[in-house]
Amino acid sequence: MATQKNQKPDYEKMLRKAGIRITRPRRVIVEILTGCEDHPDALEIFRRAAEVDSSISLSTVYRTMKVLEGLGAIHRHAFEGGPSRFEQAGGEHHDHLIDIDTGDVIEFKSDRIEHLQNEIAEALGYDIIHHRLELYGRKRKTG
Amino acid sequence: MATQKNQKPDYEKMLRKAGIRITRPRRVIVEILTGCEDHPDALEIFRRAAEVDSSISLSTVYRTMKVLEGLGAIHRHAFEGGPSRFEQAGGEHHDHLIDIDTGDVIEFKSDRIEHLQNEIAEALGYDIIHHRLELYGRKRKTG
DNA sequence: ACAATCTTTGCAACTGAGTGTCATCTGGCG
DNA sequence: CGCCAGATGACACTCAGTTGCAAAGATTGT
Repeated sequence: MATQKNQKPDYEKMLRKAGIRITRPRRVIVEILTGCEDHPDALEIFRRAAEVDSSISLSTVYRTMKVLEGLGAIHRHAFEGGPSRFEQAGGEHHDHLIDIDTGDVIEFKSDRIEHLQNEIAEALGYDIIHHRLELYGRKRKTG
Repeated sequence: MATQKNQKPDYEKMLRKAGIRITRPRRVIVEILTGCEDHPDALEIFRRAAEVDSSISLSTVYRTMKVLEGLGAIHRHAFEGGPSRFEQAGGEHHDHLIDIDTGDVIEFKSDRIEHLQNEIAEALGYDIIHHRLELYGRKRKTG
């Protein structure tokens, strides 16, 4: 097994370790998250879950997202003007560029920005607990 | 008059120029904004307005904030886990550090971060329309 | 395998922030 | 002044998410 940059969380193990029951709806939801390349919102996860098991309710999706967020297994992003969107944790920290036309999310990372943020907080006498850096942009048309 | 860094907008003039009527409720609201050092939300503005004229409705506060935002006279910030908070436009661009214990907002500015953001967007083939940088922190206890 | 226990579920009712509707009111021009 | 489009307050509504509750389901002990 080579060096793996994006280590996906083993949701079932995390839930079990935290003493949280693995139920049918939760299994369906974490399976969706595992095979998920984008940043869906709760309703979208609900729709994908309903294709597997139409008895799953939206409440359960919301509740499960909250549980997983609490375990640190997923991250919640409240991008502008829309519902929260989720992504699995476990990869490297990164920030987001949101295409304002399509809603597409592009991940990026800048150690230099992180560093400057820390310098700023330091200078103001604060410890950063977390931050939010979102660029809202439009694809540059070349030509 | 020396070089003035924080030029407060003359709301009445802006409204008049945009052909928007200056009514009693609007006058009260913009007066509150003018003499306002913090980042209140709509409900807080409503409360402060009610002290001057208790007949002003919350709807009108929301509507007025929307109008002023449209004119570029105020900025709306949707910080984590709370309603939108407002500040008057006209000062220099800046970002925010939010004290997660008190909700206090500290403004800061970093040309270097701005520059790096542009570099990143450039590299990804995007033009930045706007961005959001928020640091959520806790006061470092010295000692 | 079974009951006991305690969590989780689906449903529906609720909350909070903000928007839309509409009859009434009013700012500002003529 | 009188007019009247635009603004207001009241209230119904939306949207995202949360909560209360009775019924269903997952673990544990035996």
